[in-house]
Amino acid sequence: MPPRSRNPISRRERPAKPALTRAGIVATAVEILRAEGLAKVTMRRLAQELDTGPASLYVYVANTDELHAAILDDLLGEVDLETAARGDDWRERLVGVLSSYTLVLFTHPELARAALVARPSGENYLRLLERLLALLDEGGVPAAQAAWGVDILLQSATATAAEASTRAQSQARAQQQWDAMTRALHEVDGQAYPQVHALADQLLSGTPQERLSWNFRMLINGIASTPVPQPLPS
Amino acid sequence: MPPRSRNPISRRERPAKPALTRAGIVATAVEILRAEGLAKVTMRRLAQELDTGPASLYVYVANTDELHAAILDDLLGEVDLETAARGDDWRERLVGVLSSYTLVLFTHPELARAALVARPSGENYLRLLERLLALLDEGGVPAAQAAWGVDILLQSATATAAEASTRAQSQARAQQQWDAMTRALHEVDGQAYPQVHALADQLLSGTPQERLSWNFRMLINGIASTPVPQPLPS
DNA sequence: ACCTGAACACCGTTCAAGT
DNA sequence: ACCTGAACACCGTTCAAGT
Repeated sequence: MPPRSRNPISRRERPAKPALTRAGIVATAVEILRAEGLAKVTMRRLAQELDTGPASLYVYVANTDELHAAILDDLLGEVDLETAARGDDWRERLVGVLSSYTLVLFTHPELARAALVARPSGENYLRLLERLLALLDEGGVPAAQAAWGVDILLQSATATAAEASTRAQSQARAQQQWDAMTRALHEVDGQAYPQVHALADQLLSGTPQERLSWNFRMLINGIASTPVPQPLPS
Repeated sequence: MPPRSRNPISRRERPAKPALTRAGIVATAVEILRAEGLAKVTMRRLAQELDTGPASLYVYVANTDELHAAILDDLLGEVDLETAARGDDWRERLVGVLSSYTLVLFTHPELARAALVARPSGENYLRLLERLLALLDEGGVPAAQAAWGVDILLQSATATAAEASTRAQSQARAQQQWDAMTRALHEVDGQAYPQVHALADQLLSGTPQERLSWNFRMLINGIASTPVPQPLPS
């Protein structure tokens, strides 16, 4: 048995309180995230978990947005950069990596929402960026197009995951919303909105997977075929 | 002079309290939005402005997310669906409408953030959808591709505006973030991240306008050239 | 049916004061 | 330099009770 506190009156028994560090704070935040979701990852709750006051956290973290970005950095370690299909076409491998990224964000859609505002810039994000650029390069996509395109690939995947965050909040509410949308589109006035009326079914068609896959392939085609404007020689 | 209250003791003098309606609530919300930003559009503040308690609002609005969607619907009335350039190529007109949509959202980037989660589905949103579909049709884009593509065009524009919401919060913080990103990309280890290292400049190049325009043209190219998967005959 | 006071259960951030 | 108690100024949502 390890020796307990020698002074049981001045210090109550509890697990040794570890020194605060940025890494420790982020690690605890990720724990709360996994156990209870992002909504519970608040400065106050985090402080409580770390056995201190919320003010103490501000020594290591600028604000809540920055905290969220740091959490995402951490989570991005789970993205599968290689994908099962090694021998496949570069496009399919690219879609694979992007799908993995999307799937990781789907486990915490509220975090995707945050990521649109405060982009991560840590190690795992860099690794992802590098991999995407390498695959675009392998496909012969001109570097300038790849550089601009990679941004949009990630933005699109992030936004898709963020859109799922209502659904995550309440299954019932999400169904309601979907029903309302379906009804609205089908009952649209064909005189005033002929296109919407005619395409109502197609606007709602496809499984999420089909649409996500089409989304990525469409983006890759667009990126590969759209030259970046020439900078004016100065 | 209009007659004042006949019973100054039982009812204090104040502008006649209008009956609560959903439209009235949304209109007041938009007023606060324009005057003080979305952060101030809270249920409590809105109730105060309407001279009632917050609980009363829940008769007309399901929750804060739904309120935000309704506000956006309203704001979408400002999107210019025709664009100056009438004679132009359909692509240029399409880019024009999308740019107008983006610009409207740029005036309230926090709302763009909300829009990713609770999509609007009101009159103004329908009008926008109709216009985008009509332009894609004019360009000979197959209907199925247009139907899936229009979603992504709007998503991309919305996400771009949402990304600006940090910047809106604090000019100084935004500059800091940009500097941090620039430094990170330029100081990246060329051995570990050869692509990122080589493309650092290009990843950061271009004005926001140039990138937005390229973004839309790239999406249009992708949408026009990527067939939707055939549904299996059932 | 519509409206509301009051309560429940929280927030982020700052700052002066301590160690 | 690092840490913190306490305060400031708020939140969304629910519910029992009124009209």
